[in-house]
Amino acid sequence: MTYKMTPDIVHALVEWFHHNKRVMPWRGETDPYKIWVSEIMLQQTQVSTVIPYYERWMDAFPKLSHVAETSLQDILKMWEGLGYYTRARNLYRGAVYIINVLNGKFPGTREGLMKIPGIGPYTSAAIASIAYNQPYGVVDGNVSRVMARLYRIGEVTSSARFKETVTDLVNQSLTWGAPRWVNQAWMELGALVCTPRPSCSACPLESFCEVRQHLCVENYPVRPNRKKSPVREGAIFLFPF
DNA sequence: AACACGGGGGA
DNA sequence: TCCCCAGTGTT
Repeated sequence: MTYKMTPDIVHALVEWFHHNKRVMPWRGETDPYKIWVSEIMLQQTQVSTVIPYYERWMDAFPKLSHVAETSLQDILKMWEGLGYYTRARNLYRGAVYIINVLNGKFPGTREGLMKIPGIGPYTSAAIASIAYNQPYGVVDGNVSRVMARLYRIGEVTSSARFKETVTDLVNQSLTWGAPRWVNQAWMELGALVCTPRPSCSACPLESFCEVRQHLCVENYPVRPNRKKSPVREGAIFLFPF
C-alpha cells in the first residue's frame, strides 16, 4: 500500500501554521549551531521544558567554538535536570570534532551531519531542512501521529515499514512548500492540534483525515505494546532513638 | 526489533 | 498511574 500526499493538504497545513505557530527562541534562526543545540535539547523533551535551558546555553556559549573550549563538567552542569545526559556528552564531542577535525566548518550535508555523535535520522533531517532548507522530511513523534491518522496507517509505529511510509509522505509534502517551514508545520500541528487526545474540530486537515471520516481517531496511531515497569524489592530501615 | 536512557506534563 | 514528549546508540 502506498499513500499519496496532495498540494491541497500541504497548502491547508501551511496556511494554518502561518496563523498558529508558537514563538520559540530558535525559530527563524538559520545558524546550524543554534538549530543543532535546540534539536538535541528537544529530543524526547517538550518545548516548554527546553526554552529556559536553551536561553542559558546560548548566553554561556553563543558560538560553537565556546562549547569546544569549555570543560565537559561545565557542559554537564548546564544540562543538569534535562535528562538523557548522553546528549550533552555528544554535543561536547561533536563540537570538539567540528572545531578540531572539520576546522570549524559545520557539516553542510545530511551525510556529514549523521557522522556527528547524537545526530540520527531525525536530527540530521531537521538541521538540513531548517538551517539549509534542504528537502529532507522529519519524522518525529508528532509527525508519526499526524500521518498515522491522516492516512489511517495500520502499521505499528515502531516498525521499519511505518517509518519508511511516513518518511515518504513527509518528503512528498516538501514539494509544495519551503522544506524548513513545511517540516515545522507538521510538527506544530502534532504538538497543538493532532495531540494524543486530538482537537479534530480545530484541525485544518479535518476534511482530508481518514480516521476522522471513519470515526476511529482513538485507534491511531498503533503503538507498540509497552513494557511493564520492572518490579523491585528492597527494605528500608528506620532507626528509632 | 527490542531496550536503555530521565525528567516532567497532562488526564 | 499511564501515556507521551521536535530520538539515538547498542545489542
